Amino acid sequence: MEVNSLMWFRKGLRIHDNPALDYATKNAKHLYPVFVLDPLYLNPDTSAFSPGSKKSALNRIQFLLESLSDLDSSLKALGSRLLLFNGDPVHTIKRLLNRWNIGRLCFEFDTEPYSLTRDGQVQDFASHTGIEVFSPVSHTLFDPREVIKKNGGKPPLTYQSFLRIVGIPSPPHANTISSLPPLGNIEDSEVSNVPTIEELGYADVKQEEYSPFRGGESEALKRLKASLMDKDWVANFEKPKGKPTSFENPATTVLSPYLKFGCLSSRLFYQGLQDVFKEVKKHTLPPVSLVGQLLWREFFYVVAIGTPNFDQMKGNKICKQIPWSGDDKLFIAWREAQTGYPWIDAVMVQLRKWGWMHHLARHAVACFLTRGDLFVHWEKGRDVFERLLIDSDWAINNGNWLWLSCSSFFYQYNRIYSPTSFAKKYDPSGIYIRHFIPVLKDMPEDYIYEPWTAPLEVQIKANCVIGRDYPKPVVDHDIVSKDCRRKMGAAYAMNSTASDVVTGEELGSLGRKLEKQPIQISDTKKQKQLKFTDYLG
DNA sequence: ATCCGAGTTGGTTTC
DNA sequence: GGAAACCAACTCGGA
Repeated sequence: MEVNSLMWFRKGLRIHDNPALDYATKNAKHLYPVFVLDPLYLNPDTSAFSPGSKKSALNRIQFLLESLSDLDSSLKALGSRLLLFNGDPVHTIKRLLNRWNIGRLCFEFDTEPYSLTRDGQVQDFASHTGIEVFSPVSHTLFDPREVIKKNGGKPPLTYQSFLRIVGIPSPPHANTISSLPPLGNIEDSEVSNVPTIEELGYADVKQEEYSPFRGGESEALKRLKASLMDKDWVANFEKPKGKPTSFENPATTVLSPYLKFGCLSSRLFYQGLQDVFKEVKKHTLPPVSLVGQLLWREFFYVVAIGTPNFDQMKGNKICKQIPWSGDDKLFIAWREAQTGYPWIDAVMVQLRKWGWMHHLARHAVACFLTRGDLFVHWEKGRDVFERLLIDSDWAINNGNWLWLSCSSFFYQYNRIYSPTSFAKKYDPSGIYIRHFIPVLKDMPEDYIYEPWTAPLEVQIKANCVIGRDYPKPVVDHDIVSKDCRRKMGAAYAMNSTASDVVTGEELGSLGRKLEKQPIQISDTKKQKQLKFTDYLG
């Protein structure tokens, strides 16, 4: 029996290890490979804080367009092409299913709330019309729903318990496609080519520096190959040992944006790592190894799909209720790389220019914004990352913000990254800072991490007067970090004594009280017995 | 219900 | 320069 198949690409922008595509080609009379260009994701939004659309800054849009071009080329090499349509995805797919008399619809299963809603609508429509729907799990190593089932209906909340539950992932599909079924009749007038950034309406946007990372499956496979080539490096990889200040040769694989869009199959990556491990005497293990990194990704996917309101504080059962302050000035200083702490600001500049920075650099700025210094709500930082990162991924981004803000998973709020000394140990002369904040390039080494401490004549000689050419620190780390510890202690105490859930009113009340003068806690050993009211002075 | 012990990556000082 | 010891000290999932 022969059918007309529609392969709906969203993530999974690849040919290799693509079970949805494989199935779409089986006994297909015609195959229509489709991607819908969603205006929400692509069209300019001038009210956003950075150039780009409502959903994404320009770097990730560019990455997506490159990925689409590459996919189109690969499909053409197999005798087909990518058919692009502008419009609302649900509406567009429904229309195409009718128009082309589609009997089989294939798309990769996607766990994000936005996607689940979108795909549910399409799926309902297809079922009612008698269209076969095939929606395999191929974005992740495991089916998150299966992991939750194995764990008794709840997601495991620690990495170790997660590891104990999951087994070995299934191997990637063998690459067997040598040619694709032909397209049917299409009305060319409506099909668009991959647009350029300019065609999308960004012609007048001036961006000084674009991300150095190019999108697409070809680039992903090249990068994977290059990473796996250095077997010694792969075998000895330990995430915490990498230098967050390395930018010309990043300390990690930078495969995350390719995994995010599915230009690279996580299963292929996993297999590649196993192959290297077989050839070496010993290798590092999760959580710090490269396999461990892939499993962190899985962990967050499982918890995210199994936790209602995962992406917010309110109504999120695994999230500590904390009275974050509403100081927008401090938040904007952080977002705009104007905190006056060169290391923090340099990371924020790299985020904006490259859409990527090292994991530990992300830690440093996330800690600084939330529990470490500014006490700003993690959701605000999450939104900035979500927009600017080329690898931003709903489950992983939210998971890490929960982590870093000590709202979930990690609770040692006394461990605060220093905005001055943390990066110094990796990059004492401040090469990273000088690159991303050129105004500081001539600041002497002794002052590069704390330029406000430089004597005025030194500042003048370096062509960088603090307060004029580069901001003074917006806060005093020594003072605010102590205050943050106190506030976190109070918030934790409230969370543990609250009978069921902390109400918004209780939280607001605590927040107002915490803004008052700090109390002295002289005998720290007594802290355990204290109730949150004891912190209020 | 209670308790154990593990937890991806802090800072500072010392050797 | 890197490792180890110390500081001050925690939480809570899972058994």
